[in-house]
Amino acid sequence: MERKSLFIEIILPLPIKGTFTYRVPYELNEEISIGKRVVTQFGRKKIYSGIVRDVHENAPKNYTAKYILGIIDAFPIVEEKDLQFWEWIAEYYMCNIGEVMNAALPSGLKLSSETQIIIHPDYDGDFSGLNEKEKNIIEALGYQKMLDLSTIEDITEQKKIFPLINTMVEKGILIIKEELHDEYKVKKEKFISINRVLVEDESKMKEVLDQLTSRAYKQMEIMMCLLRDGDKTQNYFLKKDKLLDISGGSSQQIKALEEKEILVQEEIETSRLEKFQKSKAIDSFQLTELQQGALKEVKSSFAENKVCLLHGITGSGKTEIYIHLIEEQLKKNKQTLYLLPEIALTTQIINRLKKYFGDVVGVFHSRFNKNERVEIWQKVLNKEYKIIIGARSSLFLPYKDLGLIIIDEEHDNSFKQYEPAPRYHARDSAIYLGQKRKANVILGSATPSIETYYNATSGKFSLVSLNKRYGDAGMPEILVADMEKETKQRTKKSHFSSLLLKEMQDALDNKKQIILFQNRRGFAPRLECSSCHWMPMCKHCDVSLVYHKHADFLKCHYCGFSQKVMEKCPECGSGTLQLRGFGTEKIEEEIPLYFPNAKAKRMDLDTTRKKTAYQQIIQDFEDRKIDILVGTQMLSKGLDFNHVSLVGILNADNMINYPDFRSFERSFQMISQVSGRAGRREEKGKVVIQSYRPHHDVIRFAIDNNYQEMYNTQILERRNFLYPPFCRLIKITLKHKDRDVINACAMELAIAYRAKFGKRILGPEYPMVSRIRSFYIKDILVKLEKGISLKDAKLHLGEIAEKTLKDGSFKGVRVIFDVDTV
DNA sequence: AGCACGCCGACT
DNA sequence: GTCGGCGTGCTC
Repeated sequence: MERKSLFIEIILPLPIKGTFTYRVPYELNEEISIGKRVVTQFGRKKIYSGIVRDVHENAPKNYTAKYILGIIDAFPIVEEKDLQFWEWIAEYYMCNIGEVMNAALPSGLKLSSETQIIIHPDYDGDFSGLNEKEKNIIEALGYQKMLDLSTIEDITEQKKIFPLINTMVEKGILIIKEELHDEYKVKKEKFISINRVLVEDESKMKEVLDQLTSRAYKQMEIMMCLLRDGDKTQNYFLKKDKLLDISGGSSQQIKALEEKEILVQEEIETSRLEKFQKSKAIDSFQLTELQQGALKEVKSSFAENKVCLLHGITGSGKTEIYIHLIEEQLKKNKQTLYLLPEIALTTQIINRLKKYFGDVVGVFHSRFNKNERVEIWQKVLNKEYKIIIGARSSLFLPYKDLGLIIIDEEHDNSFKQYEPAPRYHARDSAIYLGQKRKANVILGSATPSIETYYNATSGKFSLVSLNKRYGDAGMPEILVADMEKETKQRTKKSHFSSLLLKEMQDALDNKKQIILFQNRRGFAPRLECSSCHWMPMCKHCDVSLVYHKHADFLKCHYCGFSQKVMEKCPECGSGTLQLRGFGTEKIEEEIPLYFPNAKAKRMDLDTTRKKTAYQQIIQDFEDRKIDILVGTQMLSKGLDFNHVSLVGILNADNMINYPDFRSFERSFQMISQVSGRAGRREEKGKVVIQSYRPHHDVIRFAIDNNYQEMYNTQILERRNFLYPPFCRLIKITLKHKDRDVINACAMELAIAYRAKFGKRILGPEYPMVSRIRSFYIKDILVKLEKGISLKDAKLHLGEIAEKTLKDGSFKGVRVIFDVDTV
């Protein structure tokens, strides 16, 4: 029979262009197919797992392809359509396919190799001529036949170990080896059962038990526990940990029983993922008439294969509509993807869906470790999960039969990934994916993004509105504290207006809870010199350091650099450093001054770094152990509290004044979002906005809850000044360690771009933070009006940049393209 | 991304 | 004299 020479194109999880061609050994010809992982040697040392993109018979002309080392999967882990999606992302967002693979595959599915050191088989054990460290290494290799580099670092107590190892390799003592290891480990648990022979023979069992009673009483107790609690249908099968726990016995005792062939131990593969029971209490609910109408509209929009925007104010019951739509997909045996911003993926919403749909619901977000992610991947792949609730990266899970994509909180800009590449927008990518996989797409928001609302009103998407609050709960009353006036009249106390203080007192008197928002960490506490106003800055970044009170040190929020607080101002040498600005920490601290009996707690990145800390605070607040919760935006998403009657926005201005064409829209969204936390059902809540510009349009529109007006003014501005949705924005970021190089380079690139794109090029400009980790940064912005070929434009942008950067003086300048920057 | 190859400063 | 710094270019 003819033996075909097969070659494959593989994607490697590296930021390099294109795919790589490898050769398939004949014996694997039958097994090879697109979407499987293969093990490959890449370069001289590294071993990677790559994904087969293509199988063909064309031998490369300019080089001889290496053979692949093996095939990992019996079945493909991604299919053709997934790979096409990856390719679309790579092309649209101007990055390499390997970078998409990196984002798409859980790290547990990417094998990696690690350098290992072993003793040369011919080494005779001669210690002469070796120094202390070399002897130590050999000694350690006597115990463990293989050592990795970090262990050797520990043994030798030095950082640079390569010279040492290299000389030992040259002397023929050691060998360097690349050891490949599977990142994913199946979780196994030990189970104990009673030997079948005994279970089936009562008299023998009795004999054994009698013997144990007289000779080994503890072992007898273990047996009794097993007989009582073990699964009687499976030879009294019980988890070993549980048995140890209830019997108070030890592993040795169980082992002794095993040796006597009384007990049998086995290891069983188990899932790391929580099992969920469908709650019988909630199996159906009635939609209101309005909701039914909306549902009908959504369905007819789906019938036309249109993306549907569900514009529903907070509390109007969008989730119930989603649940109905998901149920329909379940009936058709299709999968649903429910995308949410990471921050909104709280236990509240997850529990609700899990209770409703049971264990066909899978959750996917960054708080899962790599083993858990692999298990979720596998359960999507084999369709065990019908519903996936997840953050943006769940877009890449291996759906087999996707019928519906829900993108809730559609306007949230955290759907856009910025670092690292691929810099994709999950909402826009989901719309592409929906088309590709013939799945319906529904976008939901109380405050849709201007772009989406434009699409929905111009006919590209369909628009369904749901503008009544569920159960007729009223919208909260929004009050504005005029900070200018309060400052003049001296009624303001520190960061609190008299209005806010009064409302807080009222709420506390009524035994209600309060949430205070301190948006953005830009207002984190800083130190400032009392005499010369100098501020401690980061030495690697162009930002001031943030003061962390609990540990009394200064920290850079961009690069993580930290240092101790200096005694005296190093600039003028005389002044002392004083606290300035106000973060959540400062607010939390001030509350007891005004409300000595109230329990206040703060929630921000610092207090919630630990996985459970976040949940604990939420739980305590729900249990009313906390009266006043001070927090950042993270409190405004995906959480509902029943006893909150007042929400305070401490500083609305720093958002409104942010120098960005989206700041108006964002401020409106933020105020609306936050207001939604005040008052539930029949009780009307209150919101107090503190601002120095109380008559600003955005505050007016928010008070009137007038999305339409807000949209009208914004769309006009966007049209006049040519901003999205009337153009596309591509941001080109240049980075270099030298300020002069970056300036010259950015200028020259902008000139080259202008020659091609004319006035569509803005900049170069320093971004808000102009230096991060010792790299100076400059941005060039490209505005591409509708009708211009995006594909061509991107091609030119790439080519011109490449040509300009070839100039010798610009060596080392890094370029980043950010398509549809937010 | 990693890693090898290659050309210039402070040290056994 | 060498070790080792990181600049540049390649990886199928």
